[in-house]
Amino acid sequence: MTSYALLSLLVIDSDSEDGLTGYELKQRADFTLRFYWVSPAMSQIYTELDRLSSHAYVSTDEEAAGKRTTRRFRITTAGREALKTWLREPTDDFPVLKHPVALRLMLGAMMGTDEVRAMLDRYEEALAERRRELEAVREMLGDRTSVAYAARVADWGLTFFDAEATAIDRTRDSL
Amino acid sequence: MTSYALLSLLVIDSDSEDGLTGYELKQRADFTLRFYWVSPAMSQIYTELDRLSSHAYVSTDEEAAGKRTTRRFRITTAGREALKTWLREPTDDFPVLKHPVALRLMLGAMMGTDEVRAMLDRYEEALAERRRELEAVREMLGDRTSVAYAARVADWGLTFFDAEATAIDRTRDSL
DNA sequence: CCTCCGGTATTCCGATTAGGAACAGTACGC
DNA sequence: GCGTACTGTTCCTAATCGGAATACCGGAGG
Repeated sequence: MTSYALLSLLVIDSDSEDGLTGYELKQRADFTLRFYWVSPAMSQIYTELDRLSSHAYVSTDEEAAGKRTTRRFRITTAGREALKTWLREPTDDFPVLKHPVALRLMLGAMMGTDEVRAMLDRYEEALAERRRELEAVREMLGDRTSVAYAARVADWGLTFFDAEATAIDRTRDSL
Repeated sequence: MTSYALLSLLVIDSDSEDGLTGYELKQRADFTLRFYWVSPAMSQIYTELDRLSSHAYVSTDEEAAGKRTTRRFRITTAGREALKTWLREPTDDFPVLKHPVALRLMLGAMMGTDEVRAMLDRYEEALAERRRELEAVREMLGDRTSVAYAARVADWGLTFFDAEATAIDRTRDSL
């Protein structure tokens, strides 16, 4: 699935000329993908790029700059087609949530109320920070129709963050 | 981290006499853990149990029933201590969300409005189904103080599901 | 001009996690 | 007895994580 996530980053970038390096791809992933998926490890990005390349879903431009040759990747027509097919096939994939705070909250009885409260406070802060980051992304997108779907995804993420804040409050009230 | 998730299942069960088999552990995980973490693969459960056993965090009872010997695992005092230490150490772990619907929504422009709508409808249904399942768990827990924290986690999950439903509606309205 | 340092770009490694298939015994209805 | 669903464990392969290692580039400052 991660390969499709990377393909989607490449397709979103595809109006630019040069394509992206693996490193840049990682940066894009850190910037947006992490909010609704995960930012893959460097190692995985390059692995996937090799795989995509072997399927001819991406093309590679070797660029010799001095002693170093860097590769820039661009999505191909075949890649675009593959992505479309993938989008079309109905899926029953359900979101996966790994929630360390919930995991620990489950054992709240082993912690004591104060520690639970402290944990919630810390999470609340981290959450607010993330929310600000996502909000910054959202504002960058504005209301341009070209990025309307990205904006919808960002809004979705904000809804999620707000729900988390609500859940924190409710939990705190119930202690 | 998964080993702590399993330990937590064992500690929750620890008022019962016999301990759990790997198989039963998998069932418990499928029943509740999956709502806020993931239900680990069978293979991983047994791997973790071996590891926990090597740390003496769990004890093993071999039980010969006919031709077959099954192992029942119980958390030890050392395991309980390890779990407490883990709970105490403040963590900056943030929830990880892998959201296939958001991933696809990002490429809504490649799908067309009808297909996006169809995707949202399917997700809405799947979501309602999960919500019912979690609600059943929540009702089982009731308001017994012994499971108050589990109930809080279940409530947290319900909040999340409701937020997802909200996000679906908002997205649909924006199309 | 040289050097240090932060950023760019890629590769490599080991560990963890995912996802099932395979295998084998058990319980129970018919 | 016989099929069949369930219980219990192991095995295998692939995907993913997480970061260290390597190396090159560019600019700031002495």
